[in-house]
Amino acid sequence: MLSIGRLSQETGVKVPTIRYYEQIGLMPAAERSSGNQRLYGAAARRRLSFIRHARDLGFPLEAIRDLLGLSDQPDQPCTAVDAIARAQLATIRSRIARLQALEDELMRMIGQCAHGKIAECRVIEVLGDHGQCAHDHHGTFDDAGPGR
Amino acid sequence: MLSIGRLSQETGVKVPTIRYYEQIGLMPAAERSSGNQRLYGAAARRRLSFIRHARDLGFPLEAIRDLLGLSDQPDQPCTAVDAIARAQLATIRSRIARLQALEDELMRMIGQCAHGKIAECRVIEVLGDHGQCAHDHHGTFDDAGPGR
DNA sequence: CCTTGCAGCTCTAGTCGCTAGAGAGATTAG
DNA sequence: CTAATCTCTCTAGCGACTAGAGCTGCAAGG
Repeated sequence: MLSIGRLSQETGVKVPTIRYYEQIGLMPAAERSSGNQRLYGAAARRRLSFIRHARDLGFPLEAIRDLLGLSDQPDQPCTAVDAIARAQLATIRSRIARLQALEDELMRMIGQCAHGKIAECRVIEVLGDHGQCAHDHHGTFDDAGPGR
Repeated sequence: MLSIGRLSQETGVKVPTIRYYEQIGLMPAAERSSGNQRLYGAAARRRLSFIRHARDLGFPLEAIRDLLGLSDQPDQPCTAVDAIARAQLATIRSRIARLQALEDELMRMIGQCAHGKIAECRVIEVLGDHGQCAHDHHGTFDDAGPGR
């Protein structure tokens, strides 16, 4: 049986994060030692590694909860799994597209700066006047990231 | 003088967000009508448009605070402005790179799925075993987005 | 003049996925 | 046995809002 610190080392998930996952029900409540410390077995380690990996791929915790639920039903067709993964791919792609538009605009803006005084700075000027922009980068979609 | 709702329409910033910006000191405290309602003039509208545009480009509020402070010192050289914009560009670029790595991995994973039963699903399997991945997509940097 | 209904007010709490800190108790190496 | 390190619970904070409760203001129609 592993202590929480050991599990943390083996999976790369920080100790408070493991406790947080337990708190929100993503990890089951751990067994406890006589002194009330959490103990983990192989199943818990597999589950946590799965979560870690899915988080690394940007899946939100709710999607991971669904994936974990599905992986416990090995006889079902994997349509739902596929759908979740495709949705995640679509999210990632739209974020990339949005960020590339921002990259373009920032490069244009920075390229025009003559490094003079702020009064003549193109960066400040462009920020103050959206009409000077090439694209409509108005929040067409959310580019919030999955954190971590 | 504009009401908060009118200002919201003209700038595309939602009413609660305007109040939030005032609360955190990004917008100055607005004048008030006799009935305690906020009133805005042209300067406030310009300032809010600037904020909106910078947010659209993904600048965090703290950077915007700095940019606003700098734009009030028109005689200074624009070195600091340039640095903030370049830092933002670097942030955007690293997010793009990370997201593209995730995109690759997701595509590979989804492409391998034979649409059979969950027991044989490659998606679930790959998520459970990081060894099956092409890249080290372990959180090398933060891909959190600027929201909105 | 009076109602109706939208707009605005303040304040609190929730979102996501953690992270940090306080102050206590458990375990382990020497 | 002691000292150092882990672990425990609990609360609060991050960024950038968003949602809701429960008020008041104000303009237009009858």
